[in-house]
Amino acid sequence: MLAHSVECRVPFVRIITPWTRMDDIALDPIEPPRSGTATRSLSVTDRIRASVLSGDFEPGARMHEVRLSERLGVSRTPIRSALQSLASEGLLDYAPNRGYSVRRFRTSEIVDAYEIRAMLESLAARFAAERGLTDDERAIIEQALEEGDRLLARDELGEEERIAYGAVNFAFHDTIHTAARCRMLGDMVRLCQSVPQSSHRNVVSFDHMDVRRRHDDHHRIYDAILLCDAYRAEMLMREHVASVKTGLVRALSGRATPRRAR
Amino acid sequence: MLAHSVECRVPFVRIITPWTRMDDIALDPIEPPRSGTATRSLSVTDRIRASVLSGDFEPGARMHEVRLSERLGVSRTPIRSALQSLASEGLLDYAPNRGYSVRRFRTSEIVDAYEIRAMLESLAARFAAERGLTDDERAIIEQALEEGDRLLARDELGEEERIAYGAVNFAFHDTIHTAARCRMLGDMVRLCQSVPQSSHRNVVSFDHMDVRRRHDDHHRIYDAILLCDAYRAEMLMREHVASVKTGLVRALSGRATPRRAR
DNA sequence: TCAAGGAATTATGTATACATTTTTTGCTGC
DNA sequence: GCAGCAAAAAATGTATACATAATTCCTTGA
Repeated sequence: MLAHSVECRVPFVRIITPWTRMDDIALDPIEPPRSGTATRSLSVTDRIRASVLSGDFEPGARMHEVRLSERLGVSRTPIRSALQSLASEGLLDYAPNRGYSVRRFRTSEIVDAYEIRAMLESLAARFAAERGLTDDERAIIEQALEEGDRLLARDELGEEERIAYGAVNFAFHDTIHTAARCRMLGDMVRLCQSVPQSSHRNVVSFDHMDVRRRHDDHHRIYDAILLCDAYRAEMLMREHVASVKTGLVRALSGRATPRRAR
Repeated sequence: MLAHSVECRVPFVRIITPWTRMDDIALDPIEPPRSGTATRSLSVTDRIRASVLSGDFEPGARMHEVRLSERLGVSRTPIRSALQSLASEGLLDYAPNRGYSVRRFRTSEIVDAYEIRAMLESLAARFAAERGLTDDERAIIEQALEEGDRLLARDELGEEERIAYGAVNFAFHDTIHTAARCRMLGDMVRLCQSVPQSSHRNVVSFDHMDVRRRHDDHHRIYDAILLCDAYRAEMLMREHVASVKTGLVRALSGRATPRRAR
């Protein structure tokens, strides 16, 4: 009854640890085999990724290929492909002949991910300042800034408006990643963001003052980029992302955002 | 006779571009089916990666699954697995139903990779300074520094000694990545390094003065880490890696390293 | 001659059978 | 009861056959 597993990545190192039992109650509806939607492998990848990110699986749980293939109603082939993709995204661990398991993310790893993002996004901001924005990119960012101003004008945000501001925030950052003209950078930022939702996405500060301050950061960052002030764009973005990390750490340690004049 | 392909990544965007014909003369000896060596998929992955990195395939060349499986003497299954791995490493492009092709790296992308590495490795140095080194790590770095001192004592380096110094250099950086205690960071640095060898690995400055200077950087970085001077460790490492980029750019633009007193 | 369309070919995507390894089970002996 | 071992079970790895999509090639028409 005592099973074993190895914590392992692609260049594998063997450290024996016990498997966490997979509550395979994690039910996923079957995959409609309708055509036109790219490949089954990609659909299955998205499905399993969403499932893992939303915390349907226990960290350390083994991803049995046959069970998943039964649940999703496809053969093992697309399942294996999907699991491999998710492992290379860092969401799963893989050990040769032992299969895939849900990666266990320590809180410190989630915090570190923000630290890495701060470095990467600050570089993206610098590149954007150095390389300039297209008209389209300027338009998108300006619209995002205006929309944000509008949303944050009121004193409090409802659920719907928070979602709307999330979209605004995404558009701002995403456009800068695009403007950096560097595929590798974009890929890596994406890696930083694909970290299990369990603890932080819900936790991250929605304190109204914090949101307003971060939106003001956006304005300054955009100004710096427009003026080709690469140094300032970099520093502002680094601080901007790092502040999210600080908010996260504070939330995790159970302390509320301290009140202060703004 | 006019074939087409799509430049594409995993979240795919379709931009039609012509295939480059694959000179499938790129001969790879077959795969010995001996057991014990992990899985065939992993062996094949290493084989194809090495082949691509060493420039055996034309950029843009299509990676035909059947031809590769014939060349390597395995079925399509491990080939597909390997190609998927290499695509997620960024070495290949993938388009659904169109297959894999060798990614075309612009010079600017290779230069940018150094810029990214500078950010990531500087963060690693900071983490190492903040989090401290184990006795083993200190020992490895100190040995690397001594060995480097010894090798660089003479006025010129032979082929063998350059390889030896390469190992020393690797040990230094690798140990710092380990000391950063951040798997995601290590993974990303590895991504930065897996960029085709074609132009730069051979080109990167082996000017003796440059090597000596970079080795001196190592000493200073180690000092900063030992003293837990996170800020200085970060800045020194950032400049250290950035200087390699500068050397690369200079080499690519055909200018020699300017002489100057040291 | 060239463009357009459609079969034929070829390639990739998926399912499945088999091989190999791992894990479990259960027996033996102490 | 438990350590140790062997057989059984189950999981992953690989090969192969078939399904489906993309590409090629050939025919047809202007």
